[in-house]
Amino acid sequence: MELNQKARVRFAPSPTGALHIGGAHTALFNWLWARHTGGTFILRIEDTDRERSTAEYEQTIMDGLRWMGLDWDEGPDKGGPRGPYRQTERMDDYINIANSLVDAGKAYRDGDAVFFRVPRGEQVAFEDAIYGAINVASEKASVNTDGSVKDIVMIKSDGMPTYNYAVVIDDHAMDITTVIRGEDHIANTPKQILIYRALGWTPPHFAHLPMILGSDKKKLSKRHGATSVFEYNDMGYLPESVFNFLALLGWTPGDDLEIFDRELAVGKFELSKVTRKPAVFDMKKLDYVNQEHLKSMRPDDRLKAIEPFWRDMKLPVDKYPAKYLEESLTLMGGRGKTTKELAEFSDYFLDFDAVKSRYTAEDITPERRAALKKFFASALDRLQPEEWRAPRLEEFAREWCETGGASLKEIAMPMRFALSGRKVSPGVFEIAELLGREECKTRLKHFDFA
RNA sequence: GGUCCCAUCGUCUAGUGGCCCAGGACAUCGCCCUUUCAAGGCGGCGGCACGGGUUCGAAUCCCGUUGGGACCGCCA
Repeated sequence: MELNQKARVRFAPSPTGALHIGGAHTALFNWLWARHTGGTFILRIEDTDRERSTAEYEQTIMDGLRWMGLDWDEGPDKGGPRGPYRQTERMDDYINIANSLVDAGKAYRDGDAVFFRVPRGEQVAFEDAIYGAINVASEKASVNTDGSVKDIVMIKSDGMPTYNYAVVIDDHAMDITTVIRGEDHIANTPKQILIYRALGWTPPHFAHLPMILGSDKKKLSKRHGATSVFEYNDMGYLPESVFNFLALLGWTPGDDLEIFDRELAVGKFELSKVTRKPAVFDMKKLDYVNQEHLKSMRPDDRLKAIEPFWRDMKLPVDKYPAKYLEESLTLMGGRGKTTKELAEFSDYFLDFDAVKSRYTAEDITPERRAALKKFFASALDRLQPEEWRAPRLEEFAREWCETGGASLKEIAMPMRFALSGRKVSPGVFEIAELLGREECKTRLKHFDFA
């Protein structure tokens, strides 16, 4: 199979809902194949379901694709040489071609509908780029529940074309070289091939992708929680993580490589290396992939990703220089699996009120407090702003503990709580340095530690 | 019920007849590091669904069984 030339592929959602995970997966693989072959990625809107299709959903789907970083070359919004890219705008073709099939005796009218006469005794065979050879007898291509042959509806009573018919007209009109779609369409393929044959057209190549399952091994659906890609954004997953994770469902770039960017995926992608087994969507792995991307991001990009969450939390982002904010996030290291968590875990760098609201120092006994006051008063007295550096602070604390027979922990933990209000944080001395001597003094005094 | 498809650790996968008494990653467990928690390092647990063939040799090829999935709408 000559799958190595420039591909013309398409993602063809129906605008009846937001871009969900399954659709994003299909779009992603189409995009990868187009970019890998230096071909064309087309967006086509299948809006023949008048009842459920809306312009809003069409917009949402486009936004979802953009969020994922999947740009298309031809589509309803930007046009292209093989348009229109919205099915409701190709009505003449559907009607004319259906009429020609009726004239040729290959289809017939029944009321306002047009049916395609399913031929008997033919063999429908195609070579799926992923599943391999698939063979079906023509009379089995379209059947009723009882197994009897059922002619294929081409034009519905409302005058609109059906999916199985329109998709053939469109893919041919758009000169699609390879149809890449979910495995649930394998059973539709023979019907479509029968129509290609009746029209005397050569069918494109087909490549069916394994389904994405929920943890219960059932096709992913609303029951499994978040379905729209935007919900993942809201939960704190980076688009590059969702891209990376979804690419891993049914494919690997090889060499045990699991964390990668779009560019690498484009370079290594091969349709022939896609798996056939349905894949379970594992949030834990998504968490891991997200964390890795979060760790390897450039500080300024990381800040851009976190900022919206800080703003949602009503934190005074604008009070601080970008450099300070970037450093606070760098200090967070590998803490937090999502941007949302990272934003929450780092709130004390922007707002002392957050600290006060969750820590009261009630756990400190009078004796401990007296000891802490001695230490911090001494530290504040001896270390001036320019000396307020993590190594110096730590050295100072260690010496104090050594001479006083205390453990570093006895100072570090209360200090951690006073500065961050959390028992989990980066190193306290690093936090102290970034916060600065004055801010530390304010916080320590508030808890009567200095 | 019919048609089609699938089958390697709990999960994602590597593996296309010998390099595999099966490799990696996530999860999980333990140890180390350590001012906390992450991160990081090291190690443990854990799988070729089953039965027949073919072959000198099978996770890899064939057949059957079992299990799972998709589809069978004038939805797409």
